[in-house]
Amino acid sequence: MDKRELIINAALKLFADNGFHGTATSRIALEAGVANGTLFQYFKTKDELVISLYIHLKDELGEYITKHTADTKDIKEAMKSQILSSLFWALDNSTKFRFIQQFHTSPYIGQVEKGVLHKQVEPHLALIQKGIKQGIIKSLPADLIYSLISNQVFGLYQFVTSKKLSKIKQQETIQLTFEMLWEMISQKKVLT
Amino acid sequence: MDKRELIINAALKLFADNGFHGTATSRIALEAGVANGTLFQYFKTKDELVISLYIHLKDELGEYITKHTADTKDIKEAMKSQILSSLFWALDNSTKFRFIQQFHTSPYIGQVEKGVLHKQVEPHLALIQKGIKQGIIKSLPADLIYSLISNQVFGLYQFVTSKKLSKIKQQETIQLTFEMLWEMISQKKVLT
DNA sequence: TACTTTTACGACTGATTAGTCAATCGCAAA
DNA sequence: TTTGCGATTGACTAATCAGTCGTAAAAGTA
Repeated sequence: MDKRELIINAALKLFADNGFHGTATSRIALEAGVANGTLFQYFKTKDELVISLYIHLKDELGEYITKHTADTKDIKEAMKSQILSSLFWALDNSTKFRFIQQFHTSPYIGQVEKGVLHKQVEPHLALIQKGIKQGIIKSLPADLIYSLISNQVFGLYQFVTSKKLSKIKQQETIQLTFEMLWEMISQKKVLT
Repeated sequence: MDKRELIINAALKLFADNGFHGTATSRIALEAGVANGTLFQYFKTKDELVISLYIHLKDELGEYITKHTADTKDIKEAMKSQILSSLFWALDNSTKFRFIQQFHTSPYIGQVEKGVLHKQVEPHLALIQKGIKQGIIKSLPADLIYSLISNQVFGLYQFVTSKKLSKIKQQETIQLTFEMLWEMISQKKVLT
């Protein structure tokens, strides 16, 4: 494994457990098994490490979702696989997900370029827009719906991890909660 | 204003803007207009300051909700006023709310006594339980529903503050989103 | 006033921090 | 074998950190 990756892995774990400022660069280097100075060869500053780690993880999550999204014309099915795969990724990568959550509510978020942020949510917004145009999803601002969905994922993650549910119970809860979410955002058909 | 309050106000602002570890105690003292040592007369350690500030703010929010909750037997109305008043408090006290959000996803949360945490959510869980017993709210774990609701509040707060909506538009969005939430968690009556 | 107690001060300390840099290493090309 | 060079090292620094403590002002008491 190359040094850059060693540093990233060590940083991720320590940041998630102790917070950004609560983690010294020297401890990251120690955990990674590299010298102090090596860290600063790969990342000019600590801030750059934190921020590029965030972008890296979001990209990873994005790729995972894309890969596991059913290739279907059915908006509900597409959205379901996007949401469920986010959750499975989060449950399988709890350290990474905890890092993202922490970063997201931290002042660091303001240091990420708007363009990068936008590029990452764009595919999700596009799907919502499509659903709205087809009259399947409620006619509301797409980013409001996106915000509600992603926070629903956070909430469900919170619940599932705080209780120690069996895999089966977990699955059931996730499925059920998606149906509830869909009920909330979908446009009810008017009977004619 | 007494020194303790001056320290708390300064700490709140700096923590919300720069994070917990990103804020030096010396800067808090400076901003509060008290001496370095004075801070440690009121709070034994920095951690104690952070944690008691969190508990203090959650209590404040709790009191606000209680005060502004309609005294009604109608579960939906009661829940609506609880949720809307949380949101209004958050919008009127964005620094405090941002602090709470940050704390909530930080490793500090593990340092808060379970009992304190439980006491603060208990009234909300009780209302949900009541709704479930009356067959008004879906028969699911109360803390799952609570988690979904509070994250919905976070999401809506996020949306409303990122867009610069007029007060009227804000109100409309909040009302509408509550109705969607209610649609999601309420038990549909079976027609007979 | 004279005494005690409480509150506040800010210089100070030892530890820790992010980041630097001159020296060294490993290795490929000559 | 020798030379050249990017990658790596870890001792080092200047700054900053949380927390202490002796002193002094302020407040309370009689």
